[in-house]
Amino acid sequence: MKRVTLSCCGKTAKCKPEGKVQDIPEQIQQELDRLGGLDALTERVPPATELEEKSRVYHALSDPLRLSILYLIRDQPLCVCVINRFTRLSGSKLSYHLNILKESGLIEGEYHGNWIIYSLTEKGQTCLD
Amino acid sequence: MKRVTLSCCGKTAKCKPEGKVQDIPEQIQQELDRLGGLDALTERVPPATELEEKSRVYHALSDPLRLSILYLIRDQPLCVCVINRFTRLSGSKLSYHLNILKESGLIEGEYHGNWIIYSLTEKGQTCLD
DNA sequence: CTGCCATTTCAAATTTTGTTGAATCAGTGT
DNA sequence: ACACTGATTCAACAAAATTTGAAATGGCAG
Repeated sequence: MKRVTLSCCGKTAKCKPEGKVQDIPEQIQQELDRLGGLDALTERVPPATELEEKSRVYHALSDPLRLSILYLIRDQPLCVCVINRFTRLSGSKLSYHLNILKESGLIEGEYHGNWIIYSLTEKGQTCLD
Repeated sequence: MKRVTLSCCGKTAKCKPEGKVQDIPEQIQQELDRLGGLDALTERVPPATELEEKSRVYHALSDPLRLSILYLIRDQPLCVCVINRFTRLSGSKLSYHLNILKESGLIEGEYHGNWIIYSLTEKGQTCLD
């Protein structure tokens, strides 16, 4: 495959990266040009704050235990004690995971008498669809 | 709020958990009964293998860097060197993250001459919608 | 107020993830 | 075969997430 030497960021010398400049395949280069060149790559990617928010939610979802909690309370809000009839964890461990789900906006908890009853938020709902 | 003592798993004594049995709020108990009792909780939750698979994908998505790579190659497959024009990471670091995306089935890479060109899989596509 | 119960919070120990730089692998051209 | 280039792999290290058990909190009933 043919190779093409491309100066950094569409400019000539100034913003050269550390070390030597790598070549890129001609085929990619052409398509890249067609779509606006190297500079346009930035536009394909959402802003950092948005990526961070997204990744925080995905992180909350990235544990089988936490996923099972979400499914558990999907049909019916449940107090911690009932959730734990199913999961059989230590109290503090369960609390830790509930907190991660709460922080990421997927569930919310409300005191009812002595118990805290957790339910899915709208955001949490849509994540399970 | 009224409290109700519920034996474990709908049975009487046998499968009693460690320590003493906790009470649960009456309101929750009634709704729980209506939906099949404690035993039915299991049915609300997908099997472990499915949860693990899901969580593996979510884990891959749980990093802003990895998300930005996905967006970067959404419109056009790119070789590692071009991805790195954007991300400015060390080679091995980028490779590490690409591998996580590959392992979770979100992207795939193919040698073209000297370069490996990465593209979104169908699974990867749908994750960005 | 006192005691109790469900749940959370905290700090220390442990495990998992991510980073670094050197070494290696795979393809190309000589 | 050899040298060169793009990319991955490896092992050591650093950083972050999770687990654990003890102690604290908030609400309730007497």
